[in-house]
Amino acid sequence: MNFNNLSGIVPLDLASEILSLLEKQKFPKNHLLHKQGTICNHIYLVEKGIVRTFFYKEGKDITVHIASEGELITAIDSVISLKKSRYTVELLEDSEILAISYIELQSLMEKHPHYEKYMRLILEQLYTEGADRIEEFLFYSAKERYDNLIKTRPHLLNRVNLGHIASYLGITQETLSRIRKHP
Amino acid sequence: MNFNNLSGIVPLDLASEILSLLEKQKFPKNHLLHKQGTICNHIYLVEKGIVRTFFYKEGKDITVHIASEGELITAIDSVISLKKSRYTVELLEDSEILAISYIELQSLMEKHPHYEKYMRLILEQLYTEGADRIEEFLFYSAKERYDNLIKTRPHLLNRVNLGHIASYLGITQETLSRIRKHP
DNA sequence: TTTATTTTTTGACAATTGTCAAAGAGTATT
DNA sequence: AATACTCTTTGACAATTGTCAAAAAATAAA
Repeated sequence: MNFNNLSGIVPLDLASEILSLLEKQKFPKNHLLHKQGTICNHIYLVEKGIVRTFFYKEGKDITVHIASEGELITAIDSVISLKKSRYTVELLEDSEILAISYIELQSLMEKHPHYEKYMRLILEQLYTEGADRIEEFLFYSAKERYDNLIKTRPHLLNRVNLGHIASYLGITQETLSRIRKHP
Repeated sequence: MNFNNLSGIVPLDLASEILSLLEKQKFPKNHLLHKQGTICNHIYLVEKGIVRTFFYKEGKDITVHIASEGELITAIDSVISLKKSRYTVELLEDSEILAISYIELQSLMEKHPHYEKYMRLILEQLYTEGADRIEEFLFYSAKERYDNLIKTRPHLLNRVNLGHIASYLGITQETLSRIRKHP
């Protein structure tokens, strides 16, 4: 979901109240916001730049999620369960990031229950997006998934290595290269 | 997520307050709780039986989700967006179903904001489950996905046609048959 | 039980995708 | 510009998965 549309969900006065709690941080390309094997309790909002989540499997890394301007990213396997994460969160460009401790966010919701609703609306959106991605794997071939990505998130192509895009689509870099050759 | 564990999330007094709003309905096998092309604003909690969501693609039907006792199911592409759904929701056994209008649930949360928190917790769980399923497609082969299903939801095997399980795993029935032959 | 219907398996073959090694192209560094 | 380094493409081949048709097995209906 895109938080440039946050105003479409959270009333601006509330949104700014949350945002004022956060401090914007800048990090260089390749910086790791979170490392695998540790517990992650932060959610990151990308203000500028691109961030990916990845996972090592048999030496190779597989990109699980990619977030650009206005989007959220975190080690989802840890932030809710508070278990050690298998994911690493890495910057693909010099980026400006807003970090939110989910624990603090939960306290905030405890104090001001009217925030709960907006968190619910955000989770509804995220859940819907997840369902769409599952659908992609069920219904579409590698080529169709790539074509869909071009349509829905064309800006990623110029900014993210094809190897990362390939694993994000569930295919190898070589296969993606061949898909791109035969349009 | 399993609503037999609902008590682990929603305090029992609140949960029963919600549940008392609902009336349990029984339907025979093959009954459709929801038909594609219409708007779905209900969420179904399976008390007894098995329910699947499926989608037609080029004549074949692809199972998107399967819910058994204690689990939730709905046409997720419609219930939040209120767009016409591409999914049909079908009973695979004679079942007992609790139906909740999501619109009514939203009014309930409007009136009693303390419900918001529990809805958020439910959505957190559902979102995490969705993320796990995406991971399955990124990291695991068809055989590994099948082995995982046997481990995590063994009861589905005796109760759901292998054709439905195959499409749920993103493969054809023939491939699943061969996978099962070579353990 | 017998017949009909549905579900599952199997075979032969095709299409897709993966693997490994190497070449080519693009960027950054000296 | 020359070198090193990273990213992308290509080729040859293997493995996985899909397609279509038919048989076998299981289940439901008469």
